Amino acid sequence: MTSTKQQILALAEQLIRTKGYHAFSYKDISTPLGIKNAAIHYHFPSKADLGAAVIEHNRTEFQKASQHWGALSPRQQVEHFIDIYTRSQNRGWVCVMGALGPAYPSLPPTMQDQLRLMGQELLDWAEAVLSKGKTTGTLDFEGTPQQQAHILVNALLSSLITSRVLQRDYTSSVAEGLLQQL
Amino acid sequence: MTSTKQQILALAEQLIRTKGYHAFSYKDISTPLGIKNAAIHYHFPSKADLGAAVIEHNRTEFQKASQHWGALSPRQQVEHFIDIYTRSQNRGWVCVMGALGPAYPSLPPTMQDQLRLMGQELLDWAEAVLSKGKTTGTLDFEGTPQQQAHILVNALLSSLITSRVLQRDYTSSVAEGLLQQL
DNA sequence: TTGCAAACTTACTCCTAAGTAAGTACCTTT
DNA sequence: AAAGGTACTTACTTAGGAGTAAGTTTGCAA
Repeated sequence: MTSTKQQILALAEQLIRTKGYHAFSYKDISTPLGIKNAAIHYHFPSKADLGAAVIEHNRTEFQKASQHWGALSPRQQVEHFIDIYTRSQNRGWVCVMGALGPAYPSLPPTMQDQLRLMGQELLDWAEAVLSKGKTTGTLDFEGTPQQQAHILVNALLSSLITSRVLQRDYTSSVAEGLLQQL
Repeated sequence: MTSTKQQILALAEQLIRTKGYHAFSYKDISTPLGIKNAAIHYHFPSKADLGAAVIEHNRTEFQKASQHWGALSPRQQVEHFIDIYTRSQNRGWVCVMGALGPAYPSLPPTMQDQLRLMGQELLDWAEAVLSKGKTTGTLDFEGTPQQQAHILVNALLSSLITSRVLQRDYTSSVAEGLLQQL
């Protein structure tokens, strides 16, 4: 019993994360859902609104999920974080940052803002968890938590991209390597 | 005394690496160069041909450059490699893999083939150099040369993307961190 | 039952995109 | 001087994209 609006959002996310923002059209959404293009415009007046909503939805989903792990150990939280990417890998999707970041200058301003927020939130979260792990002694790694946060997020982002191009799963081994570093 | 064809190619590369393949049009090339759209079609019959030529050109440029470094020490070769990315960072460009990889499924087959070749060549080169450095003892790092090659290429690729989104230079610090690991 | 708002569809407009066919200017070769 | 190829321009077609205005159905509320 998912609403049309939710279905549009879910399909738009899939399309963005497989083909990219500029490569999908309203028809790619309306036809599979059995609706008309104008129905999409009813819920999301412009394509920019739809794109921004996809990012925002992704942000809140991550916020909910990470809040849910909040009580776990830093290592377990990192494992859950990595799991998001291995599940993406299994579906053949790249992450939202990876899908939209390269096209950043060609995105509508509202999407740029959302994307910047998302990137900041991911890095802040990673840094906080790694920092806590280091001070409490449950995690051990070289460099600052900030540096390690960049490594973590960036390695996962790009492993999804290279996996796609080279047509094999690099994410699993990257995930393994990352956890070994901690 | 650069030919029109070379100018088209250079501008197409810039556009792909700043806006992405699907976000630029022939007008973005013809207007700045003071030519007509049909002139582009004369040199590159279809947009797919142009896109594939950009990747191929980039591949041969890298082949020439890396051949040029061939006699240097592994560490120096890696430094030259990293320098490619820091120069991209300074121009606000992402790398070709980073620009096109996320949109891979939406690219024409000829471009997919070229991109896959490029990715393979980059990783093969990096693995070979790191491997030589490890066996000759001039480089020292954790894990296999293959694993480290993935880290090297992926970290640089994604640092260009996140730098773009978060609007600051992450590439320099990533480059520094990578060299320290070796 | 009448009224009204939500969630659409119908039927368009307008624009931009890639691509093409035919013509033109110029340069080189014979 | 004639012929032919290279490198374009002119003028067009065709397709597809986002977006909109006006109408339709359905369910709920007064």
